Amino acid sequence: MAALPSSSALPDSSSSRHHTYSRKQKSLGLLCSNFLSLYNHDGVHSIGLDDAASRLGVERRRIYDIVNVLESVGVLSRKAKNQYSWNGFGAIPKALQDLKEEGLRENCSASDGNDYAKVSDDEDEDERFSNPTGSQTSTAAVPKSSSSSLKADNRREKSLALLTQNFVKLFICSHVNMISLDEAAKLLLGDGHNSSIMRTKVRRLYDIANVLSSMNLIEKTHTTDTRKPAFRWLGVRGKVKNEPTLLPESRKRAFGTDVTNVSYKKTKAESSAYQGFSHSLNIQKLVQCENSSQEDSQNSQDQECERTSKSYQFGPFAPVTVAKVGVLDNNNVKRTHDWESLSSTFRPQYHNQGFWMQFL
DNA sequence: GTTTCCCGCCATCCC
DNA sequence: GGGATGGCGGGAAAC
Repeated sequence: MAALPSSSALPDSSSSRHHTYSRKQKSLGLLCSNFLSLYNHDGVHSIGLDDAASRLGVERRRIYDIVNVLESVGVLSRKAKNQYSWNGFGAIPKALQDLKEEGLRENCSASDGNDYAKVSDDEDEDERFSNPTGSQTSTAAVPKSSSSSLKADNRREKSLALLTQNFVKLFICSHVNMISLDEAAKLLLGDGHNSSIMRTKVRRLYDIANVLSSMNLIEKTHTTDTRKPAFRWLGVRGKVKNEPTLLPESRKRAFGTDVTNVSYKKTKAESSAYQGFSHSLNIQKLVQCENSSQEDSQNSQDQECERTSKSYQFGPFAPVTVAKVGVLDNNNVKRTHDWESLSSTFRPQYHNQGFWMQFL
């Protein structure tokens, strides 16, 4: 879809709608992968949303989703309307470190054990947006007081960016290594939320998980016992040493991309079982990576290296400028991510190995 | 039947 | 006022 504005921008809307339509090819994860491969070059400093949308052949709305998540982990930073600065993967460790510190700080203030998850996402009270209580004001330094600012706060509290950060904090601020989205939603929301709110939150978490998965900061997996789908944190420490509960997910897919997923069966029973653990304890239980704890980000590098470079393949939104697979000019290639070996990790799920191999 | 998550409406923000 | 931003949830593909 050579960056064609309209038509290409709606790859599916009409064209693919018929027979060949496949949601897998339009996943946020795949789109994110393409986005990254498109901009993760040396010469790239700023990114225009319109440009990205047209080059990737998607509507702007999708770009916002990706950009919000990427910004949350430091890869991008907003420069101006429609413009973002490309910080690269090298900015991730620092961003994670900041998040960790912030999360720990927040935790301290709150009784640690239990929901540190609610770190700043106290949106739980959500629904009552009009709620004047500043309690839920996110950590973000947002003014508050005026009704408009309250609205803004509320909006921000529910933003994909903040949710992403809180989701990440769930992992880096604790020993939790693996968690299901249901659990994550519960932790982030707190109890007592109706199913509707929960469902919405989980939907957003899926979006986030897809993007983070495509960056290999997390990976989809599931527990052996319940087989309930869950996400495992890879980002910082990469390989988890002991993962008793994990099933060797051979065909892990970077979520979103495609491969839509794993094939485990999910049964109600299972899910309920998994959900059994609630906040406090669960957290601890889920934990797999215990130890190694603190050090964190720094190590990321090594582990990341371990990750295999997998294949890559553009979906419907193959970046127009990016040459077909394997043809990227070497310089971009060059430092896929300063974020050390994230490069190797980065973007596995597609099928052409060649593409990623060249980065190694 | 359930899970996953794309899609685009539309509220809100911002210039 | 209008374009930019992004929350939200319907609904369909995937499982």
